[in-house]
Amino acid sequence: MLIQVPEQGTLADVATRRLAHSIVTGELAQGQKLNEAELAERYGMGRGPLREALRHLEGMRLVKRIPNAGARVAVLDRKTLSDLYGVREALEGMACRLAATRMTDEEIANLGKLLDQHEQQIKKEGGKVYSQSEGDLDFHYQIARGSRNRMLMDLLGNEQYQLLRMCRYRTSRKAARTKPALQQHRQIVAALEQRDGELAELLMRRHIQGAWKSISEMIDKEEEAA
Amino acid sequence: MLIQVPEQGTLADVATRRLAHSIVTGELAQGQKLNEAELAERYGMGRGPLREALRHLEGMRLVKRIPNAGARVAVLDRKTLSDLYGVREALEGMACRLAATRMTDEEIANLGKLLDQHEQQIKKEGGKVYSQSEGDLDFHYQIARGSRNRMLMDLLGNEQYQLLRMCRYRTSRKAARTKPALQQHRQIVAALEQRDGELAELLMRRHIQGAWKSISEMIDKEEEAA
DNA sequence: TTCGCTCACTTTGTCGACAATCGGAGCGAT
DNA sequence: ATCGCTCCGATTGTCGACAAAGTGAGCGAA
Repeated sequence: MLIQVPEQGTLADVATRRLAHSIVTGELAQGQKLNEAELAERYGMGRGPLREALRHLEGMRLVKRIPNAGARVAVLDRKTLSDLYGVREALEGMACRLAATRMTDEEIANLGKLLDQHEQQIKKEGGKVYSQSEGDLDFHYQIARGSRNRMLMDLLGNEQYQLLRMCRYRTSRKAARTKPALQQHRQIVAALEQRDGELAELLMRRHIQGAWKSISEMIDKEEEAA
Repeated sequence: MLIQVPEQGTLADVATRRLAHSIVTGELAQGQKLNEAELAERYGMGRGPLREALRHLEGMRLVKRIPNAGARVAVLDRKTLSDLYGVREALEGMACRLAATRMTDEEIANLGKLLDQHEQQIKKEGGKVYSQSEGDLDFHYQIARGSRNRMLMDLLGNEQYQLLRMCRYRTSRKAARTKPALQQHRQIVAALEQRDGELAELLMRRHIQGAWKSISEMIDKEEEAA
């Protein structure tokens, strides 16, 4: 169930996707320097498209650029992640509130089915947290879509989404917070079904706070070990 | 009191700033096609840096790119602006809540002084709404900084800020909503002084809702006229 | 030995030219 | 007359080479 990169569009777009994937999966380590010539060679393209891709990734906050000194992979330190989860709480809370009044009955029903699939996966393979993360993000993305606010969708879907996946890859090895998360997702869907926007927002905010708490503790342990 | 563009950094950065300025001020009309060769000529640079600038501006949502069909200036239609103000309400509300507990006394005092200056300007030159807008945005930006959340600052400062200025240039000709806005700003500062985050958030959200209502009505009138 | 300077190499920034693609004008057929 | 096809101009996408800036090693002097 690997994500099929369509390999379509301009070379700059291809490079953007491939680089984003490499960064998110940790293939390129945090803070690592990105050599333009080397990457262009590896992807079989000139430096022009690659530079455009780096600009794009800079906008996504996946890389940090310093004039005349090249680009480096972004580092997700504790503060950055804390900020990210704070903003996410506000934005996803808002998305949830809007989705409660704007999603169609069918969309909400599909959300429930998504969670069913999700539950099946958990039962079948308790350890495979990876696909859970993807499914989880799908859930959140569907709600963002339900908000009918394009800016919100872009923000949550294209930008924060990648940072979040990057974070997940770093932390998801240990944290199997799947069961309480699934439970919370169910509650959120229930609130959506009742068209209770305030409750849905509240639940989503708690859900994200819980996720942050879990990740925060994990970072503490990692720092202790180091 | 024009913003001094430092003309520093790479040519791509220069192009980004100049293009952003031209778009925000309406020098480049909404939806207008951006010809790479022509712009490169005008700015005295090659197409490479210019293309990088366009990528950057695409990330800022100031231009929309279509593969093999070039870039066009973004169009701020009613729905887009509505979405923007919705997101702004959530983000600036959050910034205000955080700022209430995180800003120093000195920063809050400076905010008050900023409003004093602002008031002076209104009394002196009732019509000069332009500088008001800049001052207003400064006010909001200072609060974003006070949140101590870098992601929030970037979001509000670098991205939405530009879209907002673009909107202001289109609408600020008529709408002199300076007096109630100033009053609301004062209330917000008062809440910050009392370190009342909840109240500060509430007031900021109302303030932005009010701004949207005002702008929304203006759009209605424009559409009626057309 | 250590500090500072110089010089060469690496890497980024920029440009001009070539290839690929798109949009539109003009022509012909139904 | 209208629709569709073809070809041409214009514009975007891409590449390779050159210029400029930064980086680090090596040498020399205190």
